[in-house]
Amino acid sequence: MSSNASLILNYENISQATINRLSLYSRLLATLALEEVTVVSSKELSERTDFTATQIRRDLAYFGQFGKRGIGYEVAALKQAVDKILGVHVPRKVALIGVGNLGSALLGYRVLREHNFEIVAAFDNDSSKWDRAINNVVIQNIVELPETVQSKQIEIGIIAVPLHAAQSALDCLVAAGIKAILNFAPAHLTVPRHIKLRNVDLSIELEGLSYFLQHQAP
Amino acid sequence: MSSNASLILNYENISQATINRLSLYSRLLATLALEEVTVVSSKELSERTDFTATQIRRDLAYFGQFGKRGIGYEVAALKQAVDKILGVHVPRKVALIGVGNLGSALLGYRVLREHNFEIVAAFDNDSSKWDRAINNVVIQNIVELPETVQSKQIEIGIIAVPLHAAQSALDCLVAAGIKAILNFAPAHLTVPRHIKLRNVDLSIELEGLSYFLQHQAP
DNA sequence: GAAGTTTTGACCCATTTTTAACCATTTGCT
DNA sequence: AGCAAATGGTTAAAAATGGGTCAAAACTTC
Repeated sequence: MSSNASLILNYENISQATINRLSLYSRLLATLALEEVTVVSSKELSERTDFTATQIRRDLAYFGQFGKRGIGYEVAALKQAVDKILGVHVPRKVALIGVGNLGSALLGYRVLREHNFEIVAAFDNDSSKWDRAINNVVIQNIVELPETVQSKQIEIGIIAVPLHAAQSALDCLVAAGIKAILNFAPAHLTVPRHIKLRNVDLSIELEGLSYFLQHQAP
Repeated sequence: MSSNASLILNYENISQATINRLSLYSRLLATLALEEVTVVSSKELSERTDFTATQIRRDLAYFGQFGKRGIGYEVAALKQAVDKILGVHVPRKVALIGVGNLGSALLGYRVLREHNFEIVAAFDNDSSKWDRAINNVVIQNIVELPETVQSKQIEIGIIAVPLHAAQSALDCLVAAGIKAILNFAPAHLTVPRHIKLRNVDLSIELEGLSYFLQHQAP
């Protein structure tokens, strides 16, 4: 016994790719639970994803031992464990900056709530939008952001403003104490260390498709 | 002379990460052009991105020689070259499947057109939406997809339908001859080889932020 | 209860991607 | 005209990532 646990688990050393795959594992496990599958092997998991069984086991092994040799993984327990690793076992409150086309859509986007994220406040620069509500979320003046973040215990910010306002929106979020930000503006924002920024950039994705069409499509 | 060009350029061997960076270079070069900068060095480019000068030079070198030693890169020419590599020098026509919250937002999303992508057709299963127009795009029955793809020379499909309809939407697009697909549904879709699929998955992004909050935030 | 089967988890290797060091070339200044 | 400074491109090394192999473990079957 007392194997040396190979390396001390340092959550910062886990690659982004691994984290992303964990999300997919969680999702797949939810599906399996609905199918009333109780135990699953890494091989079966691999057959329902693009990943090899080896890689799945490796990803999980970073965080502990969840399976039983000869058996596989207990679906419910593994899902619970993965969700806890991802920190999605507790709900996360989200503030939305920018209630235009995209922002409005996000307010009505069910997937967020289904994954335990809830937009509890929305902000916009356009005063004509203030005090209106979309999906029971009242649009506020951005100056109220810090106070609202405090009172509602908001942890995540979503930036859905036009390009030219993105950096300023980010700065506001940071000033309000937000540590994790999802940005939809097609901009390369500068962000202080210790703040986590993720970008969702449609034009990059589409340009990747364009590259493929230009050079690989038959 | 006649350096051996190191390796024959095979566009399929370029990594996704490189392509994504090229998109960012193109965007940055556009900004520089607006600032009336005419020549830029890799060092200057690196100072305005998160990438090292070496990496930028390397990314560009995959595709040819665009700079002048001792000088740098001519902004306009490099932008043109990068755009051609990405295939964004020609407009790309897009079909949208699913005109719900997110789909409607995409129809009004300026960024797409600004980057030379145009949604020229939209489809939905809900017959009550047919024949209505959003941003001058008429919503059609999905059965009209193949014909419309042909007549309008559509190259890219966007899937913005709920989870349960995503795979079927993808199959429709493939059957209609679409080679490049952007999927917003939080699903791991199966796709024939030689079809390019990219996923934009908000829950994965948010869960990545959640992981950070859980384990790294102070 | 012992052999056999299955499957995890740890270790190791291959591949890819990034970073660093070096060389070549151009411009501008003395 | 020559020399120094600056910069791109190339080659090599390093790091990160992904995949393969095998012993230990747990269950099943005879």
